[in-house]
Amino acid sequence: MDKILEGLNPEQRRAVETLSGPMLILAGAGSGKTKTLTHRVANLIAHRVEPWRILAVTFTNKAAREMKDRTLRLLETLQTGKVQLPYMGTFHGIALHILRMDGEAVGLNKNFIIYDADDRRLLLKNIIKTNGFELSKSQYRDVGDDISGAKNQNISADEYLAQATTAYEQKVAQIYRIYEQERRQNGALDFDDLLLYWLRLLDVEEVREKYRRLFKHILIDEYQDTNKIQYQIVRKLVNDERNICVVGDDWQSIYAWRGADYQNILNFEHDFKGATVIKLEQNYRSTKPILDAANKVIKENINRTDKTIWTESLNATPVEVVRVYNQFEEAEFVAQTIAREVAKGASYGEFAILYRMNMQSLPFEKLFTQKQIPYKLVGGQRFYDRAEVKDVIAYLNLLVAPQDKVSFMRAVNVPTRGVGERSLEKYFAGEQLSGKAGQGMHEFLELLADLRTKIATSSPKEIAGELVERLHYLDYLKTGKDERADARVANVKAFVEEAGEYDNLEDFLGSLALFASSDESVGMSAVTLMTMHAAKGLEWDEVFVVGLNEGTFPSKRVVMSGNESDLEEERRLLYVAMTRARHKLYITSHEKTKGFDGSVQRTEESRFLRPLRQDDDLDDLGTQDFEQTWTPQPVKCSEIDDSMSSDEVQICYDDDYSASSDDEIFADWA
DNA sequence: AGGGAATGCGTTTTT
DNA sequence: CGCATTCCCT
Repeated sequence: MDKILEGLNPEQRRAVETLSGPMLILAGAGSGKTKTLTHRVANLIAHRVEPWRILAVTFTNKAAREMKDRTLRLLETLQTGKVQLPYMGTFHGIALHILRMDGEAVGLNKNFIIYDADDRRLLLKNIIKTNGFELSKSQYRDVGDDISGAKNQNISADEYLAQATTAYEQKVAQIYRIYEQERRQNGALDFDDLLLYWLRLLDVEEVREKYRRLFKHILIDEYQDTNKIQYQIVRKLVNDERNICVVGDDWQSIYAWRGADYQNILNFEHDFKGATVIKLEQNYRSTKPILDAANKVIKENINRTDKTIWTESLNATPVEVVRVYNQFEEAEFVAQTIAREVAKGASYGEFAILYRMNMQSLPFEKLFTQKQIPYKLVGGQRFYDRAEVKDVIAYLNLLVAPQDKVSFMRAVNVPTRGVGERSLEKYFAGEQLSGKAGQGMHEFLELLADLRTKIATSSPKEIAGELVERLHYLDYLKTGKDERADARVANVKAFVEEAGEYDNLEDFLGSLALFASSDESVGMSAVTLMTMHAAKGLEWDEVFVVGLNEGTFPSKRVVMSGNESDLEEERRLLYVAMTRARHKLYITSHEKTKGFDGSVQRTEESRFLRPLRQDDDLDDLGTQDFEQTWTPQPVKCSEIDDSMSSDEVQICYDDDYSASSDDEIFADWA
């Protein structure tokens, strides 16, 4: 018992000791949230709550894994014998599990497959094409997100149509309806459906009562990121004992664009009267300069709760705000700073570079490769999204869900079987195929039918292996003139190996779809490159937050729309990024950005940095000589600001420029 | 049907 | 630049 409370501060301790009734934990950045949660779970188990009666929900697989690991470790120090973990996972993962068990109550086939964003896009594309919807490029791009947005608010196609005002919205409503119809026919659920069907399942009384009886304690992490559906699920799941504990921080709400509503956390006390409210405000992660700077940034937001995040870690180096010439220099600055620290004994794994958009990783990747700085890129394309892997997945999907048209279209002509677009149309129209196409289709169907008989008796690895074998898929990949053929072959082999981790095909496919690119991990010590969104919940000794330019961060869309709440969300994102740093934080921006077309554009420093600068400094920095370039050695920073109230922020810029043309400056990385 | 060249366009963030 | 889509030729 003592061990469970060991090393906790009074607030954390109260959160761990108070086990019954609703509880709201407002946990500031770095305030020991995960520690508190894991200790609370351990305490519940110590109080004889059976682990399987505890439901713990997180937002990312990574967070779920961490909570599992840490809870497991803690439990192992407390008890002997086999340790059993609570029911832990992401909303989507838990939904999948529950729907596989009880989905039939809402008309789901047991063998449903899951569409990822890519599958959804293909189906939509097909619908738009065959039904002749006319959409502009940008509309075409937005349809998927708009439908997803509607689903996340529990708005059906009919309801969407009823409230549609523009011609575009009416089209979306129609596409939405057809999409739902075909998706159902294909035996698939998309990400949003996992939540929607879970909610519907909880409308079935017997099922709802079953789960309300089962889960005696519910814990929800990152509650500020719950959307409407998730909120409704939680409301339905909580039983009369009201043992619901939610943890979150409205300052770190960064998923409104995905339907998250941080009002959910602000309304908690209203929704669950008499809730115990605990505020964790002591930060154990970052130094004072970092926290002060982050606080200065977030204070600009009007729409937020008030709180005081503080730390005992006082003496430390100031935050550096650095303005350089262009993206290449920005990378150069980061690379040199890291190299210098590594020379002093730091390891690469202690550094992270955080940016707004995945695309911004490019200059860093190029330079790091050149300078042989080990790095791991997190995000962007997932392993399972590589074309060669997706093709194999399409086949496996077809074994489980023969009626899925999306996978069918994807797989039928890989490798080339003479079944092109025309033949496919004929086939779907029920016509007989002749010649090469007929032969090819026959082989294809034969193979599927044959492998399907083996699902019950063979492991996923055996099935995937046999599939690849019989397709002569690896040979097919090698015959192309693709210089990446070797990598593709390796990917397919790795994929087959991966299947060995599962003992049933449905589970394997389900987990593939829910796997995020940010879940891929690299063991070695390397600099981490990722988006600020992906960085939530993580921490490093030294963090570089890069690309603090108007139009990049805040993003172009937000700047153009001028939407105040979107702007505040971006500012919260910067707050999240800054508070990832333990000892040292660098924030960089660049004067000029090179576009795709080769044009070089002047970029203003992000408005978010204003509170970090003295008022009159802006002019100084805005009027530097842009025809000068940064000389890569040494990094020279001059402190402009010696009149600040504290020494938490050091404004740096480089005044060691030498003349050079834009072409030369960009030549290295273009 | 399918390869290859030409074109054109891109900028959020993710379970 | 790099990718995705389209067009044109075999």
